[in-house]
Amino acid sequence: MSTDAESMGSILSTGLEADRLLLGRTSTAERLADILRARITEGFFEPGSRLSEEAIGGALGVSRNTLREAFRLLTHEKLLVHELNRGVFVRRLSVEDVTDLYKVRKLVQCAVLREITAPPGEKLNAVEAAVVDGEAARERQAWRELGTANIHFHQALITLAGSPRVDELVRGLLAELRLVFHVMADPQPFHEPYLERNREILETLKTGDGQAAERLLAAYLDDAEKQLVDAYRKVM
Amino acid sequence: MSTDAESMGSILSTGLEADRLLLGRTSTAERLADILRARITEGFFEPGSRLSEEAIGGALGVSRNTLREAFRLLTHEKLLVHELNRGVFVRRLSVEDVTDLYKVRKLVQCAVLREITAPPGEKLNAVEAAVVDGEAARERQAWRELGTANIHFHQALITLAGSPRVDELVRGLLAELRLVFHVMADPQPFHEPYLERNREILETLKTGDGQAAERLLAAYLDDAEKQLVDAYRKVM
DNA sequence: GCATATTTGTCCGTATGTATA
DNA sequence: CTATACATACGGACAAATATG
Repeated sequence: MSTDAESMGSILSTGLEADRLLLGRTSTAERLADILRARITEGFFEPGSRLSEEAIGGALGVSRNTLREAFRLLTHEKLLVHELNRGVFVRRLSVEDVTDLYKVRKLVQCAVLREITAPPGEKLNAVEAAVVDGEAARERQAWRELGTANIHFHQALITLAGSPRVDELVRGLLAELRLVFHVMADPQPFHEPYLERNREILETLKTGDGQAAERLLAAYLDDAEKQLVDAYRKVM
Repeated sequence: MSTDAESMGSILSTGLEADRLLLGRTSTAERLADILRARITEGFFEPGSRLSEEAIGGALGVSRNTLREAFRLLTHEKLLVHELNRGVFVRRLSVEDVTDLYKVRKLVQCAVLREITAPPGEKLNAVEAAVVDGEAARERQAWRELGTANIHFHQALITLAGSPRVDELVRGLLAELRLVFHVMADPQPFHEPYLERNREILETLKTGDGQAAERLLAAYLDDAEKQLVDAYRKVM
């Protein structure tokens, strides 16, 4: 057993105690899920690895019952998979998962853009901010932040639909996709080329031509899928 | 305390014990969720009512810990809402929820049909079956079954996308909508008029004209939304 | 293939905090 | 404000399944 509670605790322990003292607004399980979600999406827990109830519960100072509730939350977010009597594991996506994720993205994200027929005006502020953030990150060669900005771009785009459920759906899809990006060695070629295409989509939307923006996004997602699937096949 | 364990147990107890003896393939929490989900979607637990951990746990003979895991599952399916330190309640949808649900339905379901450019052939078998079931139910004036067939129709339609995630998404949307139907007194006017429109969409799809089918479905969903929202406003 | 150790699944009892009558 | 009911969270226990040697 390599993962003992102490070594893990030193890395995992965040402002949990401070939060608790400050104001325990949410339940312990939810805060636990927040911590674990961050660790998973940043790649600290690698896909396929098992999350031991005892090790993590001990490291974070919570009981097994509480930890299991946090696991349930993340399992329903599709970040963990639960195998009966075997425990929970960080989700490992198949190539089919990736293609399905892009299929849904194209379906939903393109449909949202298509319905735009007039300049959205201030609604594009968040989109613009994400593009600017991405350009700044490229300037600093901060590839991880560039990836984050890229995700924010798509999340901001989707809010144009004005639907809480569509927001949540796409947020989930992107969270799943992050599991794939972290098995890649070099994130740069997966994000950098799309930066100017983000800008192009933004400018097209400003004119109110949703149909043109949709075509741009469709091509964008097709290219991204191809590139990602090719690279993913090699590391699996 | 009106809900005592005994009276509830007599109604709730299903083949739980049999299942357990037969083969405990799934976890207890999942089987519990199955039972509760059925009770909710069939309207036994009314929207807004609280599900007491003690009463239900006692009635079904499971511990509170196990029951809470089942609650978590149903909460993430949006059938229950969890209020911190207050418990779980059967979801009560707002009018905004209903309009949002239809917005997503139009977005996704129409996009699926639009992409069809050739006769789907055997893929329509399940759709055809749902239409036939609905017509048979109307014959018998079995309105509840008609509603079920109607839901099957849309679920079958969506499988044409060939995407597990789209399937799951729409399944969730329809499950949420069922919460609305159960607060209505008479289900007939909400299902019966759409039967022939289902048939019309089916026949159009057989010709491979997805765009025409999409237009039919869009009008269909617009009408259904209007009718449902109008009726829902009155009972809220 | 077998025996053992580990880990999860489930349940219980209890102490604490929170909401409501 | 007090009292009650309830949810939250913990720790311990044992059974069942799995992994390991």
